[in-house]
Amino acid sequence: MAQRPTLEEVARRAGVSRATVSRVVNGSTTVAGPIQEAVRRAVAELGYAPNLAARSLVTHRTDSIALVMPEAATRVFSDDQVFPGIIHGVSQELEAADKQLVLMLAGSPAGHARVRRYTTGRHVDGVLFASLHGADPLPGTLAALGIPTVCSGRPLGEQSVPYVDVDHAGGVARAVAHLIDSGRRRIATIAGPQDMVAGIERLTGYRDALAAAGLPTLVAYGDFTRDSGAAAMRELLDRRPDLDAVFAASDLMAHAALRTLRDSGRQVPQDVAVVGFDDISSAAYTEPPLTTVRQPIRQIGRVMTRLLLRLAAGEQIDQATILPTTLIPRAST
Amino acid sequence: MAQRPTLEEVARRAGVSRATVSRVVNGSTTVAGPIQEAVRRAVAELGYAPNLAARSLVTHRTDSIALVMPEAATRVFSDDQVFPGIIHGVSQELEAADKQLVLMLAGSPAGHARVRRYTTGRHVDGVLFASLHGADPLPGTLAALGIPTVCSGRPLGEQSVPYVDVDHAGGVARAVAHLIDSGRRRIATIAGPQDMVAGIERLTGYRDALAAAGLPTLVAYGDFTRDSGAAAMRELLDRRPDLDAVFAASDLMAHAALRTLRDSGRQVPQDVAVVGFDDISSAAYTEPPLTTVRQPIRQIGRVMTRLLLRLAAGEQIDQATILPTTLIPRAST
DNA sequence: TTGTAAGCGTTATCAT
DNA sequence: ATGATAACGCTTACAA
Repeated sequence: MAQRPTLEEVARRAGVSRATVSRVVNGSTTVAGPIQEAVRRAVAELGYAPNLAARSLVTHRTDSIALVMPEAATRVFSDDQVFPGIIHGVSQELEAADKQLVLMLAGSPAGHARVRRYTTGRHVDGVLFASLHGADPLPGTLAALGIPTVCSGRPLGEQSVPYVDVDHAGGVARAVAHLIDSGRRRIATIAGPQDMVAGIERLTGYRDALAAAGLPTLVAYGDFTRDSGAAAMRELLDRRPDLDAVFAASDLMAHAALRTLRDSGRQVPQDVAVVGFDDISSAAYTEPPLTTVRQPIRQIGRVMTRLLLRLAAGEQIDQATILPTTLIPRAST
Repeated sequence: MAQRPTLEEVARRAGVSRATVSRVVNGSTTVAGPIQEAVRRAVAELGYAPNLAARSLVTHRTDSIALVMPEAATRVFSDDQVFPGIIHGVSQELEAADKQLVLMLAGSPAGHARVRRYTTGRHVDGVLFASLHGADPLPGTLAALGIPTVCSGRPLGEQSVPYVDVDHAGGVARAVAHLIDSGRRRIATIAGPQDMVAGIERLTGYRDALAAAGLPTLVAYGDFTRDSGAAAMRELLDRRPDLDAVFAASDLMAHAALRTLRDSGRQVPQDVAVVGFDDISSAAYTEPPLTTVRQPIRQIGRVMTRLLLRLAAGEQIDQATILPTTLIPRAST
């Protein structure tokens, strides 16, 4: 296996200087036709491909963007579709900008350290965070280093990093209003993890909405997964067998609640109404189909990416961008 | 925002040479204690992080591995879980090796070109392909360039690139045998796309199994998605209203078939038995729970990764690695 | 329009 | 054990 050819060798073969080859490779227009032709031929014959490390060492650009998911792979690729949706949106937008997506999972401390090394090592032109746990200082650190950074979800703690989030409170308020309108009065919630802003804000939304209506609250906690939803639902039924509605902070938990309710002999929606949050694609396929609060997940990814690219281009961007949520009524209420 | 500090500046601050700082940063043991200490302090004070491009320019390593999915993001992040499962497995194994995962979606021609540029540009130490369409020449090209490459699924065409695949034929044979054993005789299939090896082999498996049993075949085509499965199921019912079993080449298509059958007034499994392929996590949650052929998806990712790392380390590896499939009987048969 | 040459920030090979 | 110094492969003033 021959050594990979360099600019030098292409130049020699084409009978020109390295600089000229570089110009042709990078599409400069100031090179004479026949020379361009000769260079291209040499490139093709040698199978030349530029060494990206060498290039970015001088240009200070890498044309790639990191999307960091501070989660174990198990969480990211549950059938939750939230992370995939964000990835999808990001990748669409990056595709349009002809930039490369570098996906980094950072569930473990080692992963977190690796991400830090990679991003601070100038290996990417910017960093996107999809979800944050607790008050992770990394986004703030990167931003302080001058590395363009955008988060999904308001970062907890002191950091002032631009972010994109959805209107959690508004969505929950509409869901609860919908339940109240249909006569429900004993409305429980299966809350999400309280170290994540989505979990926190949805629970706050529930509390505020019930308080405004003068109704009592009933809370059990899950971590957005199906298993945790089933456990929480069982707990709620134990504590309050006569509850007549449940708002789950994720569709996955709502789905498990549906099944748990049925297993307990209750009818949905006759005995208990169920509302989820997310509107993942299988929500329309549950039994019965799930009423839920839709959040425009893919849109989050797209908006984050556009903001990041503008930031990287030196533009000023808003500190917060909030996207709307919508109630999607189906048969579970 | 000050310019990022370089080795040089750290060296000056610590009162040593660049070489010494490099040694400390890279964990060399041949540096005296007090000097190490001084260097570390300078690194911390300056917030120094090595420039990865400069490093890989000389080391010829990047400590990152590309996972290429020649698919549109829509396909990759459907709720299919196959790609996510592979990503998951790969990322687990890469985590153990402390290497960075670079995920590349290459659904469009532009994406494909970007991937080619990136991988041939020595931006990664090796390349994993998760699924291939048609006889994509890229894996062969990379392998010929001496870039460690491993595919998931046997590459079509002339290429001799090492790959990992599952025993499609064996799994399908067991599924069909299971149907025949339970008295089914008019067994249709919803086949996958015929430009992908998984689609091809599962259909071949079905044909072989039915031929061996002396039963007639009935085939409709989908592309592994739910929508295509619903359409294919309707077509099958039109053509053969009295069919008594369906083998779908993916769980998503099987799920849609379940629903389509019910909508047509048929009972599953009384009137029609349904078997899927994949065993995605929601297969246990369909109505009724889906009998399916489990393929060890995450394992595919792990095995591919281990092979790639060995290849990158200069070891010899097998051309083909085939993982077993298992029939998971549930209520749909 | 083309070529020359000076870096870019590391690591690695030598001496010392 | 530490320090010069030469690469690594590319882009980009600047000169011609």
